[in-house]
Amino acid sequence: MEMRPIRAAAVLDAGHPCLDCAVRLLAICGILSSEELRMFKASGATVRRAAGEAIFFEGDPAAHVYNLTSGVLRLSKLLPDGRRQIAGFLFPGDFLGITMEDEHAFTAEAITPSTLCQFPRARFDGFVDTHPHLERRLYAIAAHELAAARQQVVLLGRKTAAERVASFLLILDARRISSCSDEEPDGDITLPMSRADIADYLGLRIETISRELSALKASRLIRLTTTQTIRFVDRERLMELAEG
Amino acid sequence: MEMRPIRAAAVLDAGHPCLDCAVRLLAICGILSSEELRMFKASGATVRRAAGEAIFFEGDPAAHVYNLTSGVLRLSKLLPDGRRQIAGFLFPGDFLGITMEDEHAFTAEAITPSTLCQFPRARFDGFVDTHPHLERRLYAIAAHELAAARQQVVLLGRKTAAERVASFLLILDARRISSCSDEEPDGDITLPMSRADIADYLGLRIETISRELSALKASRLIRLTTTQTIRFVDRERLMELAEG
DNA sequence: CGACGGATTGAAGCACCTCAACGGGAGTGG
DNA sequence: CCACTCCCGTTGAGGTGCTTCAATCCGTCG
Repeated sequence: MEMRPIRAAAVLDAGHPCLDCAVRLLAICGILSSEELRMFKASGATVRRAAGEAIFFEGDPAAHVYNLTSGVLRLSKLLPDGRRQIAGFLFPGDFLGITMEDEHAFTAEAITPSTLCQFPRARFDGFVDTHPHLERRLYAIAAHELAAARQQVVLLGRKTAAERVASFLLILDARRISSCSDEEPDGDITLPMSRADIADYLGLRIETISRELSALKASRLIRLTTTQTIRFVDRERLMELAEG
Repeated sequence: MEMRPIRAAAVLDAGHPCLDCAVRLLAICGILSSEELRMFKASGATVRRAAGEAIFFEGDPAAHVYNLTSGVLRLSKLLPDGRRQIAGFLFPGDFLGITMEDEHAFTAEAITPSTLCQFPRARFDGFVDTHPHLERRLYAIAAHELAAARQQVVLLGRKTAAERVASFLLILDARRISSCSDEEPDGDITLPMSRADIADYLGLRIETISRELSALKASRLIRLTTTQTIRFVDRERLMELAEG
C-alpha cells in the first residue's frame, strides 16, 4: 500500500515486448538495461487470471515470484473459522512474492482480470545474485511494504471506524496517482474492490463500511458518484479525520 | 517480531571487541569475516540508553542505523490525541533502522537498559554497496519483519482479545528461544514490558490485558509466577486459542 | 512504615457487530 | 422490451465485547 513509485532511468530500446510494458518503469524491471531485460524476460512467463481466481494460496510452496502488469490483487489470510483479513492490495507495477519462507503465508487473488509476469524463484534468485542493483531494488521494495504494513498496524490497532475508512480512501487515492491509470480525469477515484474486501482490509464489517461511507457523504467530505466511484469534496478535513 | 535467527558461518578471530559480541551471530554483523568486521566497526559507535529513554522519535531525520546488542526496545507511534500503537518489540541482535524515508516513522524507546551499535546511515549504505552479501542479508531481515508485521495485521484486524493475548505470549516465547537469554531454566518466560506496552501492542486496554491473563490462569493454560514471569501449563491449547 | 506506581477487579457505557429487511443495478429469459 | 432474479449494497434495531470509570490490591522504594 501507499508505496511510492521508484522511478529509475533506463535505456529504452525497440523490438522487445518488455520495453513497451506500461508498468516497466514502476516495476522491478525498470532498473534493468534493455540488454539485461532480454536475459531477465527469458526466464519469465505471462499468466492471466479472471476476477476471483487465485494466483496462489497460503500454504502453497513459494515456487515463483511475480510482477503485476495489469489488474488489482488482494493478499489475504483466513482463520480456521472463516474470519478473513486482507493484508494489502496490489496494483500494476507491484512486486509479488517477498518471503524467506518455503510457503506463502497469504493467499493472492485477482480482484479484477489481471496479468502477471511470472518467474521461477530459483532462477530469479540466481539472476539477482548476478545483478546487485536488483538486490538493492528488492530491498527498497521490501522496506516500502514494511512501512505500509506498519501503517496498517496503527490503523487496525488504534483508529475508529470513521478514521479507518477515511485513511483507506486517502491511501487508495495515493496509489491511484502512482499507478498511472489514465482514466478518471477530474479526481474521481475508483474502488476496484467490493465492500467485503474493504471491510476485511480495515478489520470491520460490510455494514460498518457502508454506514461510514454514508456518514462521510452526509457530512459533505466525499460524494459517491456510483458505488464504485468516489470524489473528494473536502480533502483537508478527510486528512484530519484520517489522522485522528 | 518472531523473526527467526539467521545464523551464518563466520571465521572467528581474537583481539577485536565485536568478535566477542554475544549477539554477533544473530545480528547483521554475523555475516562478516573478521577482516570486514574490523572495517565495519571503524564507522560505528556504542550508545547506551536507560529504561524509558528514546533512541529516536518519529519525525527525526533517519541519520543512523543501529544494531541492538542488549536490552529490549519498543517501536511506537502516537496519534495526535495521544492514542499509542506499538508496532513491534526489538530484542538483542535485532537491526533497527530499515526505511527508505528521510525521517523515522516510529519512535524507538528502551524498555530495559539497552546497548546499541550505531552507524551513520550514509557510511553504512556505502559499506553495503561494497559488500553485496550484506545487501542480501538486509533484504532477508526486511522480509522477516514484513512477515511479522503482516501477522500482526491479522491479529489486530480479526482476533479477539483472548486470541491476541495468547498469540502474544507464544510470539514472545519464540523470541526468547532465539534471543539466547541463558536465564529462565525451565520454561518460564519473562515479560520485559509493562501491561501498558502489551496493551498498545495488541490494540487493547491495560484492563483487558489483565483480565485475559487472569482468565488464562483460571483456565489453567498458564501460571503467573510473578507479574512479569509466566509459565505455560498447556501450550497445546494455548496455540489452538491463538489461531482462533 | 508510608507512599507511590503498576496491576487487578468490578460495574456501567458505547462502538461496532449481528440479524434482518429493503433497495437497486446487471444479467437472463420470455 | 419488460419481468424476474440474483447479488451486492444500504439502512434499521437490538446485542455484545471491549472500554471507561472507579476502587482496591500489591510490590518497591524512600
